[in-house]
Amino acid sequence: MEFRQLRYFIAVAETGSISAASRQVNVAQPALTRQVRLLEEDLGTRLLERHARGVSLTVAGQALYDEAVQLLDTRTRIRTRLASLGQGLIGKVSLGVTVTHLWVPEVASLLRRYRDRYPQVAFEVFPLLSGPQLERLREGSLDAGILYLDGGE
Amino acid sequence: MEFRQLRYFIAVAETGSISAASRQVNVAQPALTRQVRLLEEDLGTRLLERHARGVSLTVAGQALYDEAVQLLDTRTRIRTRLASLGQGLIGKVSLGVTVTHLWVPEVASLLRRYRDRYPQVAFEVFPLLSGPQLERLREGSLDAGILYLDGGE
DNA sequence: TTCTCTTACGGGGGGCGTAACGATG
DNA sequence: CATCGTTACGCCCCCCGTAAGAGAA
Repeated sequence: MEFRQLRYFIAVAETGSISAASRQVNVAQPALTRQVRLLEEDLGTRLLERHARGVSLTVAGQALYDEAVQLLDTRTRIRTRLASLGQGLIGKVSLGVTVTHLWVPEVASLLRRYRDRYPQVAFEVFPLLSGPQLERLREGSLDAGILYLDGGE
Repeated sequence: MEFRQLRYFIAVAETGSISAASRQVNVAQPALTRQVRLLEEDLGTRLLERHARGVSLTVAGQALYDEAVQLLDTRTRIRTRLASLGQGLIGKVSLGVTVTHLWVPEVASLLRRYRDRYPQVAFEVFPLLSGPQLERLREGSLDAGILYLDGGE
């Protein structure tokens, strides 16, 4: 069972015809015949009833159609979500800030501007001393920190 | 995004290493490097951070991992469901029966035995005269019928 | 005869494996 | 130097398109 086969099968199910489906998905008609057959062999189940005029779905075919539509929808949903995540438009940032810096106006306005620009990014701000921040940055539980650094770090 | 790529990626995510994953899925290690790279290009997102010792997931990678597990689970669920459906172990049967035949003991016991044998098959029994049954059998809204037939049918 | 699905066959893209390379602790 | 990920390259499978075949209205 491959996404491509499901896409073809959905077209066949919705048009009630392998020929019509082949035009819809821009693939030669024998290719669809073959992929549907392979899908049936893979699932061990007849999915279509072939008539002289087009095809109709078996019970199993109807069930697969419903599932396949959901499956492809899920795939596009994942795509869009990952695209946003990858661009940093959504996500989560864990930020350490020393207590003293929390009250610095520049820091507060920086956070505010970031929130305005990327409203889908969740912020977790941890008030922490510089030492613990460094430790958590190293172990990855913080993404960034505003803190005092010794010269050597 | 293909099922195969998701399967590979899940193995990589769970082992934290492309090499280890390649042994787990019985595929040469460069093939996994390539498929993961193709998956990243396809989604337009970095999924892994490569270190000298293995790999770790980016935020997008973690998100994809969760979704991918569900997606593959869904696929196997569909497989098993369709397998049962294809064997007639579950499904629905629409049956027409003439009112007179409903009271024939043989008919009642036939239905009872069928129900016992295939408890997952839902029955819809329609009390119908022979004429309407024939009509609905032809249009497909009935799967079978118990009725009187003229000689020519 | 026409519309449909199926079968046959040859070409091409892509996935995989082997081998060589690069980087890091 | 051992281990891991990447790059290079050739083979082969499989998907596709074209062409021909079969069956039903």
